[in-house]
Amino acid sequence: MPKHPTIVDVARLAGVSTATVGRVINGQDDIVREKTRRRVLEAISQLGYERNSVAGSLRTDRTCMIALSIPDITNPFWPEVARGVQDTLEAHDYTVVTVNSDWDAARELRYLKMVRRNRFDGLIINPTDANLTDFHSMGIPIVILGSEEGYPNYDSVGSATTQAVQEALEYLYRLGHRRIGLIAGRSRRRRSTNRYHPYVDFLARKQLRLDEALIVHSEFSLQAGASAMRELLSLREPPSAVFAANDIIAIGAMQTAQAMGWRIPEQLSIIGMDNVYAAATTSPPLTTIAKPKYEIGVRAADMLLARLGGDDSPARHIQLACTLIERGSTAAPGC
Amino acid sequence: MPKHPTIVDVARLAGVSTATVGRVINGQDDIVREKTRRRVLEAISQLGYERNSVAGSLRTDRTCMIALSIPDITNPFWPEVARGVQDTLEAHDYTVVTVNSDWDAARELRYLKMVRRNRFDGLIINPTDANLTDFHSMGIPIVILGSEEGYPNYDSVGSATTQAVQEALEYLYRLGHRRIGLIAGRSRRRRSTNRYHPYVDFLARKQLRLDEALIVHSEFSLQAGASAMRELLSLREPPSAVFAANDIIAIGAMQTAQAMGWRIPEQLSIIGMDNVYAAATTSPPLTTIAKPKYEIGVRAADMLLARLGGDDSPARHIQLACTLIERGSTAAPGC
DNA sequence: CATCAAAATGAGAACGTTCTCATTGGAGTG
DNA sequence: CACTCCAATGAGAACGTTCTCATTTTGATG
Repeated sequence: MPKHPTIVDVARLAGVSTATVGRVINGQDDIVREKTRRRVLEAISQLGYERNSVAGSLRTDRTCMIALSIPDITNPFWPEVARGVQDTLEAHDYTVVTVNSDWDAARELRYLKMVRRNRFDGLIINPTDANLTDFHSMGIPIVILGSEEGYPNYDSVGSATTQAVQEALEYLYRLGHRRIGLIAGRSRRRRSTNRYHPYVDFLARKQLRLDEALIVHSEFSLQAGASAMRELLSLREPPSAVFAANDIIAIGAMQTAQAMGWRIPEQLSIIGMDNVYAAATTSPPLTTIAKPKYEIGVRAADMLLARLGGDDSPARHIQLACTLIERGSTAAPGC
Repeated sequence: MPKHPTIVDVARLAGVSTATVGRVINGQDDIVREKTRRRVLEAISQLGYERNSVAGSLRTDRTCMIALSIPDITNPFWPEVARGVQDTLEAHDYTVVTVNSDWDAARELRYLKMVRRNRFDGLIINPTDANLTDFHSMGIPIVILGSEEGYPNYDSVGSATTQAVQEALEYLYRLGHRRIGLIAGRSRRRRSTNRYHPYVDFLARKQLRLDEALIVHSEFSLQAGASAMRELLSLREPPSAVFAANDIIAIGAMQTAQAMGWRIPEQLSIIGMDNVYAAATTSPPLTTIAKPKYEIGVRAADMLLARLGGDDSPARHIQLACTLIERGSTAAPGC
């Protein structure tokens, strides 16, 4: 493979200086004669010249590359978020490097170092453990995916989880359910209050008695959801409906209830959250609260683009509304 | 944010030349005195110096970055492949940029240009339309994901689809099915022969009559699978089992059969291919042929690493074996 | 023609690292 | 001590682009 032609080669062939070639390839047409410009473009075409971004980046201290750090691309929630980020940033000629933290702090820190070493222009991150000091040392714009808790001075985009929980519970209440179980998630970063408190508030508002036995804390997996459901269905007075912290938990819970002989939704209603692909393909299909995954990605990328463009206004925190998706896993009790 | 310290700063503080600093940070400990090395490391620590990969890349003509081009990260098949590539290459200090071709030739070409412009070291690609000329002009090692057809001189990794089809059909045959429908996919790149020919060969081997009405060609979506199943079930003599080109088609087909009142698997058995996440969460769970997605990614990355390491042996084509995953969508006919 | 001002172009330093070849330092030997 | 040899270190060019400031060219005017 022959060496790539450089602007020195182009300049020689076109009979101009490298500064003039630079002006042409960077679109400074207002200060280059049309005749000169044409000579340069002809030389570029003849040589098959293509700009070397590495060299440009060294000079300008801009790589036009950003990193997206998510927990795991194989988790069904994240591909759409990633896709929103990629589409938006690529449309502005940025290149996106996607990395997987696996909820591991040391791994995340290694990625932060990689971002610094490569002089990436920005970072979009669903943090595992990174703290303010880590972020400050990056010296680049950062946008948080998810809750802004702990990062008040950084832009963040998440979903309006409190509103979503209320909506799910209100839906079940309107169907007639009064004894509603909660399979709450266990977040690495937070005390798992984002579904618990809205649940408690809801009960208070409807003047329903809080029964702590109806609340089970669970990891975010099929198996953990299954285990939590077994616990709920072993109660002296099982719930007539269950709201699960996400679809994966809900699917595991639903499959277990069915395996135990419970008819869904006639005997027991189930609602999840996220609207991952598999939620639509269960039987019955899962009623769920859809998080706007792609939109979260798009908005995060928009915010980062604003920062990269020089915006230094105070940090913004966006909570995108979720949508109730009625499918077949919910019905009035005793249907 | 203050300017990043450079090796010039380190050299000054340590009282050595930049060449010595370079030797230390690149691990050439055999030719640097321990005393000198310690002075350099102390200066590095004091200044918080971190290597600038951009500058190093310009000098060495190696970026330690590679691109992975897949059709769409939100398609449930691809995240695991991507994960296999990422894990393997990152373990060797490469950074992976994942891009989505969306089966669009112009888009793919734009990404190839991006790879060249950024001087990436290699490319792993499930091609949409890229041809040999496009690949040759990249001047870097390339590994094909999927069939090697059309790219005999490039390394490739795919799954042994012929063996997989035979295995699925053999399984249905052993269950007692004699009238087996085929919902064949429609590939952009190939004549969709990779499931059709093994199907025909299988029938010949079992001395079963070939009935072309039992073969429907379909796009790779839920809706297309649904439509194909309606066609098969409208036959005068419907099949007792259906083999679908992938899980998404199979799920759409199964849901449609159920909606039409067919009991799965008692009246109709269904097998898919891929073992995507949703296949395990349908009801009944889908019997499928699992493609080793993560392993495909790992092997592709291994091959690329070998090329990056100087291996110039003839191209290799690997077809990884698939695995039958028995779940609840298949049974003996008339069960 | 000469002069002036604005537009067009050129020269070369800068970016931060790596590498090659020259130079220096240190140890061993007579 | 002087000499030799090898290891350790240094000087500076190279990589390919961008940008700043100097120089040249061009067109208008008197």
